Order: sequence, then structure tokens, then C-alpha cells
Amino acid sequence: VTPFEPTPNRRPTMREVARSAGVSLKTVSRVVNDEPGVSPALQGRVHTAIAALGYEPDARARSLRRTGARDQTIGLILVDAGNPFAGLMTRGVEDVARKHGSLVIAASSDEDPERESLLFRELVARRVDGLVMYPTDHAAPSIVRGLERGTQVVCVDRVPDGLPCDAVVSDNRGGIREATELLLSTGHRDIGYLGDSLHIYTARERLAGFQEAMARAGISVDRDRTVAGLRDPEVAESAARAMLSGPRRPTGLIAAQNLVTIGTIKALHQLGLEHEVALISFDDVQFATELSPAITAVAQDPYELGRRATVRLFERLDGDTSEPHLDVLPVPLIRRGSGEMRVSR
Amino acid sequence: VTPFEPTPNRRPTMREVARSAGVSLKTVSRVVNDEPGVSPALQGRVHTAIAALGYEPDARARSLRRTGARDQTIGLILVDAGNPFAGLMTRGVEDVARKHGSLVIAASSDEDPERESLLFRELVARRVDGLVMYPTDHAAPSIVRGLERGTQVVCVDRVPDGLPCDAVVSDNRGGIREATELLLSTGHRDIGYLGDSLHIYTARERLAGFQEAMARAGISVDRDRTVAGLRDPEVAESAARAMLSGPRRPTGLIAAQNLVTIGTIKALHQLGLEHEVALISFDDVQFATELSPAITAVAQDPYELGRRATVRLFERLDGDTSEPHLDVLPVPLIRRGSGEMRVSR
DNA sequence: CTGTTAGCGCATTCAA
DNA sequence: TTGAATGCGCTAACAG
Repeated sequence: VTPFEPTPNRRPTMREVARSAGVSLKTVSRVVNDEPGVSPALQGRVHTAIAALGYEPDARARSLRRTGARDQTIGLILVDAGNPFAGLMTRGVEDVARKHGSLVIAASSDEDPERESLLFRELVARRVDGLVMYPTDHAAPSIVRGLERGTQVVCVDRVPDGLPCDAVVSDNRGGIREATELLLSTGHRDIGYLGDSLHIYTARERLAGFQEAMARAGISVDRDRTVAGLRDPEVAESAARAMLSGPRRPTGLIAAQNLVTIGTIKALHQLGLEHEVALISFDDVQFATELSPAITAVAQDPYELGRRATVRLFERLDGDTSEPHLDVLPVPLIRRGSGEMRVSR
Repeated sequence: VTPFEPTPNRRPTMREVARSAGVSLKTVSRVVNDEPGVSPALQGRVHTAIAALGYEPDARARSLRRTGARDQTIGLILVDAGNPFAGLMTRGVEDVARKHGSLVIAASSDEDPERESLLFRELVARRVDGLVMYPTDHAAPSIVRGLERGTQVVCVDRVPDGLPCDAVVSDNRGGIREATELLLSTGHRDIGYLGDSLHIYTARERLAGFQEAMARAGISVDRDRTVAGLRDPEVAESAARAMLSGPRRPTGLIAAQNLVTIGTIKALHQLGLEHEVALISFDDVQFATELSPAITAVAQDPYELGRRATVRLFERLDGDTSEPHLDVLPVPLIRRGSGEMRVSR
């Protein structure tokens, strides 16, 4: 013991409460955990001591001793917690976790598989009860190792190829197909597609939906009408501008993601083409209604994605051992104007 | 021991690794913690055993034993993690925490002081190293108790009255004052103010900024020109519509918050007044540039708020015992059109 | 270089 | 109804 170095931030322990109340350790434990069989008199003394010392139980020690019991903490690995989409998803996760008395450790992988794998291990080290993951497309190995060791994982939004775990995703393919069909139904034949990097599961699904719809309509798609790999609004904006400034301007556009839509709208406004060229967005955007024209969008529900994934996770934690299940959420097409414009000549 | 009930999710322990590698517990500990003084031969055997068993250290046991050492986890209590503002703040917090090797447990109080207090205690129970709080206006008691017991707390965005802890906030008062002065400088005298609930610190500060600017200009503000308590876009929209439909229509508006701005813009567009009535928003909004007119805004930087608060928190954790400090971030006024419109007659 | 002993704060088991 | 002993998984403090 070093008498001149007051142990910093030393919190009172159960033992000290016991001494202060003149009872045994176990009696305090009983009171703290609302176990029956403590006389009202002792209960009172213990509560007084707890209040006087400002005792707070140590969840770490508790969960260490209670082997097999829950830790009341789940992990959430996102690509970017700062993204509004992720924020709503987080809220869905948190709300379900709360119902189960759990808190959420959230962290961002920034689309970096190594960082994702590191986070995975850190969360396993903390012995979280389970994990909800918005995975990168290279998440498979980490997850497999985790699953082998009994760490439950549910994926959201993206589903890594051939991974034996539950997943909850939007109907990316169907949503874009429906959007494309709307454009086709109003006479559009020359449709431009602006999408995210094809390394990403959702981006591949969406592009596939577009190609399916076009193929069904018997329309061949030119290579230069399909741009992928647009990661931020600036890049999307210049890609859209290039497409719109080219010799044969498309009469309709599909922006297959949030940030791509923002860039595309900017390009349309800059060129004064917002009332000439039809636009449908995957992901709803703020002010979709206030813009002119209002933006027709295929709307995902990130809150619901997070909510369902977490419901699933707790089902697994409660002993569900059924086959991995893929839950596909429908994505409604909201018609507001920009997607219903006819071909202008 | 119950032979027919296989302990579920049982992870290998250090002891088992030691047995498997034929070394002592401590040697495994040394290898796991990269402590010097283990022969390469034993290191190799230990690593092999670790890989074979899929051993992952238990952070709970570790932090329990290492008294005084960091837990590598900080808590973040937000009002609503689903809010985009909060999402960016979270990212700022996470990025700093990461630099210090820490993860973040994030939770939402939903503006409910009781829930906030509960979360506070749950996080203390988990022995987080410290807490960043976006507090409700009733957070003071919880925080005081926490501080007394040595739990470091830094507040962001709002600062509860007379609380002895660090805080990082935007210059709410100055920002609105500057906005008001811009309207005044272009001839506006009849300015409407739409704001959030005055239970909230930032709302009070902003209203004060408005009143200060008006008072300095020697203009008295009618009661019906100042609306507070607007908590969501719908309520804000109808409040704005009422103000704009009244007998004496204001020539300029200040929307003192994100969601209020959204409602106000909707009202202006519905009434076709967006080019008649000037508008300045506190908080920047998506598509501020694409709307017509583009929205002049006083822009907060939520990421920077979170970042600075967390930097401060770790300074405290590293032993800084200076007086509590209030860090006020400037908020630039971005002129885009809607705020520079002259009075229309 | 390696191992043994103790104990972090608590819940579990069993005894009184 | 109460309490003493034991150990969760690990690291600290000491030996060898």
C-alpha cells in the first residue's frame, strides 16, 4: 500500500458496504440483486450503507462470475456511424436492445476489412452477447470464426456471399426493377444508371435489378449509360454532368444511392435539366418534397432494418437454432414527380 | 457439473491454453500481452495453442484485475442517436476514442431525465472510463453524483446550469445574433422567430441572441412574432403557416433549429412565399443549395463538437485537474440567398 | 527466462 | 434468514 498515493477513483465495493452495514458480503449481494430472504431490518441497513457510500455494483465482476448469463451488451459494427442511414439503423438496434435490458457498443469499420476484423475481436474480447453487423464485403472470415466460437451475428443491409448467418436486407433488386419499370412505362428507352461501387453487395443487387428490367423490356443498355463506383456526391455530380452533357442525353436517370442522388440532383440543377430529365432515387432524401420537381424515390427503412436484425439476434441468443434466414424488406416506390416525367424531345 | 448440459458458448481460457501449450498460466499471459522475457520457443508453442483453441482474451477479467487501469470504453449518452446531428457527433467521439484505443457505448435518453439517469448508472456500473453527454436539461443531479464518485463527464452541445464539468457548445447566441443582424441590415424590421422548446439550453441561448440583436437595433419584438416549443417539422410547419397567414406578415424569418427549418421551408413553399419572405436557418440542411432560394444558414459542426468533447475527456482521464472549461465553437453564417432577400412590399 | 501465489469484485454453493 | 468458503479469468507481486 502506498500511503501517499490515494488510489484514484476508487469506488466502494460490496465488501465495504457489508462492513459499513455490519452484515456479510452475501447479504449485500442479496439486497443488491433483489433476492428474497433478507429481513426488512437488514435490508434497510444495507440500503442506507449503499446510499452513504455511493456504491454502484460492478457489472464486470458480476458478468465474470455469472458464467453463462448474459452480459447485457451487444456490439454493432457499422461502416460509418456518422451516416444518417446508419444513425437510424442504430436507433432501431438500440430500441430492441433496450427492451432486452442491453446496451450497444457501436463502432465504424469505414469499409476497411482489417479494421472490421479488429473491431470484431475487440467486441468478442468484451464478451458482448452478440453482434449486429453492417458488413464490408470482406467480412466473411471474421464472422465465420466468430460463429464457430459461438458468437451470434446478424448482418444488416448487406449479405456477404455464402455466409451462414442471419441477415436482414432491403429488396434492392426489386426496388430498382420497379423504378426502372416506371421509367419504361412512361416511354423512356434511354435510361442512365448511376450507382455505387460494385464491390458492395447492395450496389451489385441494384445494378442487377436495373439490368433485369431492361432485359425484360428487350432494351440493350450501352456501357456508357451505366456508371458505377460513385462513392460521394462530388464524384456522382461530375459523372452525372458528363452523362448529361454527352452527345445523346438520356431521358431518364436512376440514382442508385443516397449520396449519388444528391450529386445527380446538383448536376441536373446546374444544367437546368431538372424538368427535362426524369429521375428516380434509391433511398429517400430530405426535402424530396420541397425540390422542384419533387423527387420520386424508392425508400428504404433503415430503422426497421436495424430493428429486425436485433430482434433476430435476441431470438438466436434465446436459443433459436434454426437455419440461417434471409429477411428481405420490401421498398415502396414513392411517386412525387421527378420519376413520372415523360420523354421530352 | 451437469454432464448432459454442454456449457453453451464456452470459450477457452488462458488456463486451457497453458495446459495445451505445456506452459504456465503466466507465460501465456506474457505472450498475450506482449510482455518481454519469453523465449521464442515458448512463444511459438503458446501462439500455436492460441490459434488451435481459438482463444480470445477476456477483457472483463483483465480490466477487473488491472485496478486503476483504463477500461478502454467510454460512454456516450445522447438525446437521440437516430438524429443526423447526433450521428455526426458520435463519429467525432468515436474517432477520438479510437485514437486512445477505446470503444464507445452509445445510448439515447429521448429527452427523458429518468432514462438519462438510468443510463448514467448503467454506464457507471460497466465502469466506463468516462462519459460524453448530450444532456437533457435535468441532467445535473446525475452528473454531480457521478463526478463526486470520480466519473469524468464532458457535456456537448448543451450545458446544464451551474454544473461543474467541462462542456463544448456552439455559439448559439452569437450565431443567431449575427443572423438577425443580417436581416436587420437589409431593412427587415418585422422579423418572426421560430424556435425549439425553451426547456432546452440551446433554445434559450438562441432566443436570447435574437432578442439581443433586436434590442440593440431598438426594435421591440411582438409576442406573436416569437414562437417557441416547436419540437418537430409538422408543428413548426403549422406555426410558420399561421405566422405567415396572419394579418401583418413578417418580412423575414429565423428558424432556430434543424427540424424547425424543414417545417418552415415547407410552409413557405406551400404558401408560395419562398421568394417573398427572407429566411435564415440555424443548422445547415441537406439540399440547402438546391432549394430555390438556396438557404442561408448558421452552420454548426456536430462532428467537431463530439471530437473536442472527447479530446477534453481524455485530457481529464490523463490527469488534468484544472477548472471546468466551457469551449464555445464559432458558427459561420453561410449566405446563399434566402437570408439576403430585401423587404418586399 | 519461467512459474507460483494471491486477489480484483462479485455470485454461487453449501453450511449454519 | 444469514454467512463462510470457493472460484469466474485474468494480472500483480513475488519468487526461483
